[in-house]
Amino acid sequence: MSRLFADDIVALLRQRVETGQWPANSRIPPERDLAKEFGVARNTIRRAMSQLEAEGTLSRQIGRGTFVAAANSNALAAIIKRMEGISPADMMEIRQLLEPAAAAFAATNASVSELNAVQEACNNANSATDMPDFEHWDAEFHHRLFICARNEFLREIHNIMRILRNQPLWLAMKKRSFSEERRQTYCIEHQAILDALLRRDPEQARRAMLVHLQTVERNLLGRGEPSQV
Amino acid sequence: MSRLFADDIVALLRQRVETGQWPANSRIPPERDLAKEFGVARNTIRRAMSQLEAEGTLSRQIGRGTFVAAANSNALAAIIKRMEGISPADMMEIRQLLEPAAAAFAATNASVSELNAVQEACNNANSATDMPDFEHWDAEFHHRLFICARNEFLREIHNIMRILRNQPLWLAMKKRSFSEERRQTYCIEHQAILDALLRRDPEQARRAMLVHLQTVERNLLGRGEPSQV
DNA sequence: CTAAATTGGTTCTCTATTGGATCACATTAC
DNA sequence: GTAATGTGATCCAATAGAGAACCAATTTAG
Repeated sequence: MSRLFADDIVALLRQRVETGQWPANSRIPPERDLAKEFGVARNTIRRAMSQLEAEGTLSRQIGRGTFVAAANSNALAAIIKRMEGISPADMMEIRQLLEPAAAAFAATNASVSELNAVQEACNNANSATDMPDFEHWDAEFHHRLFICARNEFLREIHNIMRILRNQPLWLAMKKRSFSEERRQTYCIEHQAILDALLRRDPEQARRAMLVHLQTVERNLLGRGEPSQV
Repeated sequence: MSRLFADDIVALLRQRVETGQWPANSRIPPERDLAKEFGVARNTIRRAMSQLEAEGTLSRQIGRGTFVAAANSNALAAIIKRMEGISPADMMEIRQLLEPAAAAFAATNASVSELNAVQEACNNANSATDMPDFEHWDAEFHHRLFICARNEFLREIHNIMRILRNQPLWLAMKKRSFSEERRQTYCIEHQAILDALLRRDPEQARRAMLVHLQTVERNLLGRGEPSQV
């Protein structure tokens, strides 16, 4: 087996916390004892613990010992980890809940300069020639629309979706489903959303966004119709 | 059989990343090992890896190894940190988007044992005598309902909301707005949601949940009606 | 109250592993 | 034949782990 023991130690220690073997707020054994127990150098234990301390799982105090932190930060770290494994289908389902609503909010809440930013992204996506360039302005279009919605929580949820969609698995999927014909469809649908925003029409914006997301889902997950190639 | 060239190696390595054989953030075998495995020279592996590194699929670190570039966990952690500062109004707005939909999903997707778990939480909330106890089973009721919805992403978003609602500011707010009369109202509304789930009626579940959340919002944010001091 | 023991914090050297860079040579494609 | 590409080898640079020594804060024994 390869080296990089510290990462293994991190996993082992985290497991003991998560299984309740080391309850919240309890003191865990001294670094020197753990080093002996795992058969590694104290340095390695320390590196592992530093990582767990950074992510909030442990808290260390000179002279006193190392303690299992309260559940909060622990849970957040676990959520992040679980989110990286979410299926595209699950995410598309939630996008179809949130983004039409975001579009409706945007129609009423957006400032003129925010709408201009959306328009700019839309135009850049229209004139993009290669796929990465289009990808970027497409993402930017949706992101700027979420900013228009003026709901911080909604915006941050979209930030999460944006990061997850940039993972290799997603990129491969998007690349597979991309075609010039589809790009043009997306541009037309973007324009319809933008028009509704500019007319300040929440219901139309919601509908246009839903239509767009259904197209994206069909193309991405291959539901409903046979695709080209 | 044809020889393997750098471009073939690129395709093979990319496939391993995209299929999840090499998960995000994991360390891949050393160049020397891969060279042996594919039966090519280390330089060939290196050329392939350089390409994957340039396109962002891999990240290499001298002395450590080569890693699958993944969703930036730091960025996700930063998002959650920003989320800690969002306003209750913003969150209630999104809850009213997500939870009615979750209730509708739950009506169709839940297993009987999952529904039993919801019922148990509902009963425990009904018979709770003090506020912390009710708080706990109220949260549990909503959480178990999200599990019924069978959408991982939705469930994790709710986990985040749950953690945020346990922060001191929120707790003070909930405490201020709590009364025995309101507790009873919540219990009746919970029961209505549960009944709709048991009848497998998505539309009724959606409506019942929306009614409940509007009550909660009115009580929590003091909208629409004057509240006690 | 004081001194000793405990425990985390820091720094050092040594060794093994691993990616980075370069070279001469062989093979293949045109 | 020439150019491009892969092979095999060598050396360099960065990093992690082992092991040890010492410091600083806290707790405990007396």
